Amino acid sequence: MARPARVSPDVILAAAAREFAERGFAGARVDRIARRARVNKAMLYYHFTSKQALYRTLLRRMFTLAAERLQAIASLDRPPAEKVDLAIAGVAAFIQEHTIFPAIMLREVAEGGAHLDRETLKALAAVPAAVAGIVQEGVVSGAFRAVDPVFAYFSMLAPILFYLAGAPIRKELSHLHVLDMRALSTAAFVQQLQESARRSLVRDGAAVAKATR
Amino acid sequence: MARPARVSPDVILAAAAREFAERGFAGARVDRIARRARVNKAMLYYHFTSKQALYRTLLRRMFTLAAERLQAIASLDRPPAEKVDLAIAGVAAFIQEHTIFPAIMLREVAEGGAHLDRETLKALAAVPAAVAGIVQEGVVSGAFRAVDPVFAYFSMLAPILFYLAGAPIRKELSHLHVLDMRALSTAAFVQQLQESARRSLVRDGAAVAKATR
DNA sequence: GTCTATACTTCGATAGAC
DNA sequence: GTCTATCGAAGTATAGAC
Repeated sequence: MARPARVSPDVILAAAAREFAERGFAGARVDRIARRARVNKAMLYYHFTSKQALYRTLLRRMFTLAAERLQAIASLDRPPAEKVDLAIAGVAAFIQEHTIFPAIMLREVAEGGAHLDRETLKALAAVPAAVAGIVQEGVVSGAFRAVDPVFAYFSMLAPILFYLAGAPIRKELSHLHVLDMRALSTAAFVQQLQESARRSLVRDGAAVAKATR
Repeated sequence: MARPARVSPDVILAAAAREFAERGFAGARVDRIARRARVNKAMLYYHFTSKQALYRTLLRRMFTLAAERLQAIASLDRPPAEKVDLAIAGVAAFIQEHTIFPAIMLREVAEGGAHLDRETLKALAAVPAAVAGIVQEGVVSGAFRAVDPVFAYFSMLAPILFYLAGAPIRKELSHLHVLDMRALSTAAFVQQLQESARRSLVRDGAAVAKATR
């Protein structure tokens, strides 16, 4: 019961997640996914019709999970400013549970969603929709100034995504003594982003420093 | 003189830029690059030793151009707050001149710089270094509060990069009637980002609304 | 410098036994 | 459900004539 199953599909999905995150759809190798999952290729194709189907299944799951978490925050009965804090922290936490998320997200955006079907795109779209909803609520209630919710979405989430996706390259840069950016911890980054979002959104300049702490 | 040359290398680089931006390193096809450049494969390999060499040459160029522009802004004799505005606008302008930049940047970050040599990584690192320098200057002079310059870099540039790289997927989303995020113009986005950065960085809450306008 | 033809390799996918 | 062996397509790179 501790480890429910070494049954294939989930193990394969987990292996695929790492492979796709590291190499992207085109760079991923089915052989490698199978090997990582300790399954042979034929087994993999028994559970998933194609490399593409595997990819889509994976992304749909991840987007759905992320969106659900944000929707849960959005529907809380709390002031919008606090929800924004929670949304930022929530995404950071989600990424720490699903390390592969940022890389996959960056790649899929760069790709223009080329490998995604309607279903999966819908799951993806629920993420910005949830965040924009929170911001919109704050604007309507007068707690926030009149920012565009889509802009707010990008300025809140792109930084964490980028920062966390960039961990490997920052490591590489410091390893080669090109540039050392390791001083900043993830927790500190999240805090600064929350602070920054608050300052950016809140209507009156006062009472900004405190809020949810 | 109007069109200086159909000589190969530059034409090939331009074609490669589009191909790599659209498909990434692994997804790019040498055949396609050659076809797009109206050159045959042998010609391509005559000018560039390999697909990888072509890729590196391209990225080194682009990173260098971007960094130079930011360094020019950094070395201006202006208040840091204004330089921040200029840096944001500068990156936005750079991207509009080099449409392929955001996709390539996102991809390379996701990839952890896997295809880059030391030279190219150095060129890449100059970008955050220049921006962090501007912010650091503001912090030291007391104009900005004590933010981490690396955090500031991410919160200033990740949103534009992500927003502009995401144009194709937003188009796809609205085309499929999944979600329409086309209301926001690039110019408006840049303005909001500048405003947001100002609010986030400036020390005293007052005098934020004005500044460089 | 330019082009055609092709060698060599890798990869996604399947056939078919157990 | 699981595995071995293999097909056929696609892809990078080069040889060699002009």
